[in-house]
Amino acid sequence: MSPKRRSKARVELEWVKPAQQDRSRDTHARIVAAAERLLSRGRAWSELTIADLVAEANASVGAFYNRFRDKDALLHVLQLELYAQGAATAVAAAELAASGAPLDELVRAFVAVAVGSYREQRGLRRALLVEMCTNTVFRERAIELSKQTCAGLVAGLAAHVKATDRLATVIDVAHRFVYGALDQVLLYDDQAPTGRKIADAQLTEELTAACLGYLERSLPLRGPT
Amino acid sequence: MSPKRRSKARVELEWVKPAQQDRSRDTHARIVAAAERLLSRGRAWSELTIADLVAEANASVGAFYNRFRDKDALLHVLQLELYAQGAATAVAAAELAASGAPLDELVRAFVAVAVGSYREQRGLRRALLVEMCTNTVFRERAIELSKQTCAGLVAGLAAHVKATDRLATVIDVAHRFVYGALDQVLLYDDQAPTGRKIADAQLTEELTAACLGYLERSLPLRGPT
DNA sequence: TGTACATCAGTGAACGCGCGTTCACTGATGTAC
DNA sequence: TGTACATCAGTGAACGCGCGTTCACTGATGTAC
Repeated sequence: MSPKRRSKARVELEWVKPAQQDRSRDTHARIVAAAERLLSRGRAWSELTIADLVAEANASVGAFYNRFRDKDALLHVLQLELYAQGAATAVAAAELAASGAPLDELVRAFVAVAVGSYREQRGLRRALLVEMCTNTVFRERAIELSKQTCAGLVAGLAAHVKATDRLATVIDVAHRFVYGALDQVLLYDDQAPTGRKIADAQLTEELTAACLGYLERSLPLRGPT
Repeated sequence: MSPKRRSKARVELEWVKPAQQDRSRDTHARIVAAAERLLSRGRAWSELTIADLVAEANASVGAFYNRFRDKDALLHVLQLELYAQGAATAVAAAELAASGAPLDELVRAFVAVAVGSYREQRGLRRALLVEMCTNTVFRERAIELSKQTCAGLVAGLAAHVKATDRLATVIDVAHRFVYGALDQVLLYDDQAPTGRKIADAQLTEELTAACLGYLERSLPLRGPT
């Protein structure tokens, strides 16, 4: 608990009122869960009204505003929660990368984590994607997480390349196209019946191959892949 | 003109009233140009009011509704215009691919076209990206264009591979990650001062390398790359 | 060339709907003595 | 254990603002004779 203390407190002061009773903690939790549920049904954030939300959460309009500063505050909270997990997995990925496993396993593990995390909370991810197009705060938080992830990867993979001068650029581009491809899947594969759907496992293999092929072509690697 | 006749007429009936005089054609053009200008300043479609729009276009609210069925109609028109160019370049790309140039040149040319087309009309592209998250019609139009592009690439590149059974999948994934990466650049690189900007030329090289590396790893190719 | 009339196009104030937010009130929980 | 009071939390009708859309009117262009 203590490592989170400071950021958690800031979140509360900025967007949510700290709860004093279990009752209100419960309301908070129900509203968060309701939002995730509604977003997962494919609705955009702007199409989600407070009235809908509190109906789904078995709460009232006033209860909502008692907990959250305004409508946006809730989406901020949702993003921060999602990204807290993301940051944790970024750290884990970096540690894995430093463990000395062969490169192809590392890349596969990293891509698998990315694909898996996109499988969860697709609705929220889509809503955030939209919001980032417009809102600087949401976008900058995403950029911050990307930076952390890339930095972890650079550190972890440094042992596998002979010259590290291009490593940061290559990781950056690879990161972009992996997450970009996932965004595309997020947007286009969901409701549209196009017959182009790719299973997660195959998508992971294909993106892993793309990353490895790109790395081989662009960097002087140590050892076989 | 005759090859476009039918679709143009459908567009007009559905979203715009056919103009009878030069005056109204002019108004139409001014409104379209104003929308592109405002979007290119980073504003989202939902943040763009009719009042703003007609002020920028030197027109009036009534003039707008005289030409366009409603606000959405304008965005439909903008997407259709953008995609008409896209479809044309898809055809051109397929022809180039069939011309027998070496694979790496083909891929580089294709990526360069994609990167270049994203350089133009970034505002409109971003607005459409948002809209696609929500609106099925916008999304399906995008999927249709992707399919055409992929089909052209498959046909054009078939001569370069020894076995074509996986070609469609590989092209599909490559297409996704190229355009996904471009979407990422579109979203994140623009206003955020992160120092991660990559010049178009380098981005083209990196994505070309990624595509070629992926193709080499995943397909039995003919000849050197 | 001129006149009358019809259609096309532009104008902008006014309308109205949707939805985020407020607020006066009721009820629940905690605390002091 | 009971009572009085303070604070926390929930309720939902009412408010009000923003913005898309309409509509009655004016002006411009085209056409018939």
